[in-house]
Amino acid sequence: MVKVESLRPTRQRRAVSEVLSSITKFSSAQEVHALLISRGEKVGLATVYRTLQALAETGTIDVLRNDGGEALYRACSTDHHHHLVCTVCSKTTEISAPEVEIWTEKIAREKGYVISGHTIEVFGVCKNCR
Amino acid sequence: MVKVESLRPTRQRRAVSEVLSSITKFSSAQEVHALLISRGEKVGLATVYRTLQALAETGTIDVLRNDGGEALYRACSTDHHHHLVCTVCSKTTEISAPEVEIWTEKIAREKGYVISGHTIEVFGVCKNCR
DNA sequence: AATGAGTTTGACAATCATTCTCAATTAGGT
DNA sequence: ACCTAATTGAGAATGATTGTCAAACTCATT
Repeated sequence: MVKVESLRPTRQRRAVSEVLSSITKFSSAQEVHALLISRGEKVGLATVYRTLQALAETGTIDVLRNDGGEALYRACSTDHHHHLVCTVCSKTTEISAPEVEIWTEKIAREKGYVISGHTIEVFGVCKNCR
Repeated sequence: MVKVESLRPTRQRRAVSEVLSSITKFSSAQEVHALLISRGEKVGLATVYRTLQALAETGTIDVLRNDGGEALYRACSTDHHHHLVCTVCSKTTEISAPEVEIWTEKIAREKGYVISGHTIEVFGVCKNCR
């Protein structure tokens, strides 16, 4: 149902996907690139940026911004969810909550808005890092 | 209880505060600077950045990032709240919901996290823009 | 296996928001 | 008016991200 555009499965794109599925924390394009290099993969930085963006656009991976405004990416489940991120080790846990989705709808309607989306991220310290 | 550091009420800082209280949409440092200039105020861009950051740090104004990663600022009420932002005109309405705060606490506890904060922004189209 | 048209790549230049530098200016207390 | 620390601003510097474009690659087709 997705993947309308042609996206060729090149060596580079496969490499990026593999790295992404091997990490559970949100990582910047630069970090992903560094990881690829350290694994011996030859992939250009620009290509990593392009691939990450393309994957994010199709909804294959998730994006969020850190405090500095950098884009961070992570492979996630495809259904709607949000994130619980450890502020120490960046470990990320997916969370979902129908009640919150309902709340956003309700409040938007009350204020006269037609909702188009929302972002919810929860930050804290995970068990291991305490 | 706040304002530990000395923050002198200079002409520039006053000007920035005034502009902020005259707009209801989240604006970038560049936009705030442009507004100041158009009002005939002589304020350096670096100063606008510094002032905006300082105000954000003390919690006097709110910050969020747009899709491009730019920091956007807005004068808000001081109590805890979230935002309902119009994707067309950027008009922003403050919203709050104790039930959601409770939910974030609960889910974090369930997953073994000690919560430290969260971000919730809801996007949609406001009445006027429909 | 060779061909050809459209994709993709990568090295490097270009952008652009944001931060840094530091000498000159200013605020507040004495 | 004077002193000292805080503040400002013009321009340089930074750093993530994007643009450029010729060379390399994919895939469907001979």
